[in-house]
Amino acid sequence: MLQAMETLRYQPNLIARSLVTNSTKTIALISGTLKNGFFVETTDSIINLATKHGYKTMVYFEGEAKLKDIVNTVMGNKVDGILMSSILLDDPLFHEIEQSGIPYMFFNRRPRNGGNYVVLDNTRAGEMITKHLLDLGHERIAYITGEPTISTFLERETGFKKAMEEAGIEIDPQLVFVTNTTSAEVEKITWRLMNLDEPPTAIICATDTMALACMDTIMSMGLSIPDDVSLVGIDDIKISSHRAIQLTSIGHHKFKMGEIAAENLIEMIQQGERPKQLRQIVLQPELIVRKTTARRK
Amino acid sequence: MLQAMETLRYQPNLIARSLVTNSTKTIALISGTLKNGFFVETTDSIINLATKHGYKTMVYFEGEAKLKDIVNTVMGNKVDGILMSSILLDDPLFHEIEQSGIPYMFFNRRPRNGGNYVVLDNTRAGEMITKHLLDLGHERIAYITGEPTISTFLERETGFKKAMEEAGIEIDPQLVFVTNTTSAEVEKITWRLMNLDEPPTAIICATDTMALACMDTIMSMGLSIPDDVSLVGIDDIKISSHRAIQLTSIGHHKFKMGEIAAENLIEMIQQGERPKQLRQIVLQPELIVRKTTARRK
DNA sequence: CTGAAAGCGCTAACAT
DNA sequence: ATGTTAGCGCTTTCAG
Repeated sequence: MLQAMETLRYQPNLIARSLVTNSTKTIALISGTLKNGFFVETTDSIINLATKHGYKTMVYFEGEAKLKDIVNTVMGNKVDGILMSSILLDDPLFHEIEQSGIPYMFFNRRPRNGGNYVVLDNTRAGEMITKHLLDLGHERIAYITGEPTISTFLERETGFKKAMEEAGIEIDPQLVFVTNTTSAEVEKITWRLMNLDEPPTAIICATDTMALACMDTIMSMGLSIPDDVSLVGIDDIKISSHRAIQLTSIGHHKFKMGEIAAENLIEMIQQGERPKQLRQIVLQPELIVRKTTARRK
Repeated sequence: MLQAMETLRYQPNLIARSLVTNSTKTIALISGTLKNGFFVETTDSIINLATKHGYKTMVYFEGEAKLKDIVNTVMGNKVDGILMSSILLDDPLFHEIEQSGIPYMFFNRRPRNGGNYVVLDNTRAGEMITKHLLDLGHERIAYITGEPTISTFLERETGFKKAMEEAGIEIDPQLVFVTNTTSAEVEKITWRLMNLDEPPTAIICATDTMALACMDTIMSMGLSIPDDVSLVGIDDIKISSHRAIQLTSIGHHKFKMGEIAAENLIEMIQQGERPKQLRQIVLQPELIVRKTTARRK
């Protein structure tokens, strides 16, 4: 009988099994775009970890479809858990997800109140990276960020403002820009910034990926980093440590955020109970000084 | 009634629907690792295109589980189609996939005979990139590649050998290395290469990602590119064009391989018939000369 | 301990 | 047009 199954190459229909067991062995990953290297790293570690534990991963990237539709599909598909970076500070989706009873973990971004999540201590990251520049004598510091409806951006900027205020330095509103985080927009802003009568002596980009676009533009203009302007990012993605890039950045190091998110989710799934308490994990940032920052001339 | 459904937030159970319709609106993506920037770009475009067409994407990366197990799960899950880069030249999985009757497309890599695929003309790419170096006067050219059981690597190397032979230059076997494509191994090889009594004047890496690791190592050794050694890759991934990298490379440009693969697969799914003919698409490579190659001193 | 039957939540075919 | 029913391929329960 068992041999018969092998010779006939019997494959159980997992759809039918799911219908009765009410478990799909599938987790949904709703992630920011792979154009951002940070999400490349989380996606990679999440899928690998899920696979290792016998879970399939359904992947969605924000942008192509409406998030609400994605979440609905995900729920209709009876996934065992949800891993999601794409949540706003005040997002009606948060309550839908909570009420669904499906185990979930947010990562990188979080809702304003409550929820399970793993994030970087973004306020502290913003503060520390700014202090580094301040310590180097910079005062005219530009700040390029994304929408403040997203916790990551709001908190990093809060840290920036805090450090500036503590140093007693007024922020020039001409030097702070909210963008959609695309390279195209960062390039435009950088160009404008460096063409100012009085350009900044240092630039903070809210993510390493944005800093990379910024660097590209600065170099295209024939300017040099850090001689003409210092540049920093946040996240410390892989490519930032490349010898040809050497971007000063700040990130979490001992553990991978994607793995933490996936491990916690799988734990929640396997315990199977309604959560006794929220899982709110905040990773401490570590400054990595490389070659894109120098003392102000 | 319709309103009732809305107020009660009725979500149809897509699992149950799939069981009866025998269609899951899901495609499986079995991809090479995201550590390779090439697969970042294909994964991104594939998922986005699938989502746009109303398909969900189940993603697996090779390495974490045995490929055979992944393919079995995928089939048990009754996906509507399979997109796969992870196929060897002579791979028993190829026949299993063919016999399953599930529409599929291979991309980047292909089986030796038959199958639906979209690939770069890798032989030509290997040939062209080698000719570029030859034209610059290089003769002592190193070649770092991956396993030749994979079409991409076999064909690129074939192109390299062809160009060398046509130029009447003997390949020094001391200068060609097969690696597992990881940065760690490429670094080790590069170090050995540049410490040779007579180091190469140029290095070809079979992928841009490997070239990036190679560049990193060369720079760490205090050597300069292209003054001490010229360096090229193949794929022309995004980061290669960055002002701080400027890697000379070769790739396809007018279209994205991931999109072509996904579009063709979705077409096959929607036509619903047994394929009248194979889809074998080969993209023509285009050489992009940047700053990592120079005339031999 | 083995085998038959019920039922998961839908769709499609059929009858009203 | 509307409502009823069979059945998709499994797991689980219940009888034998």
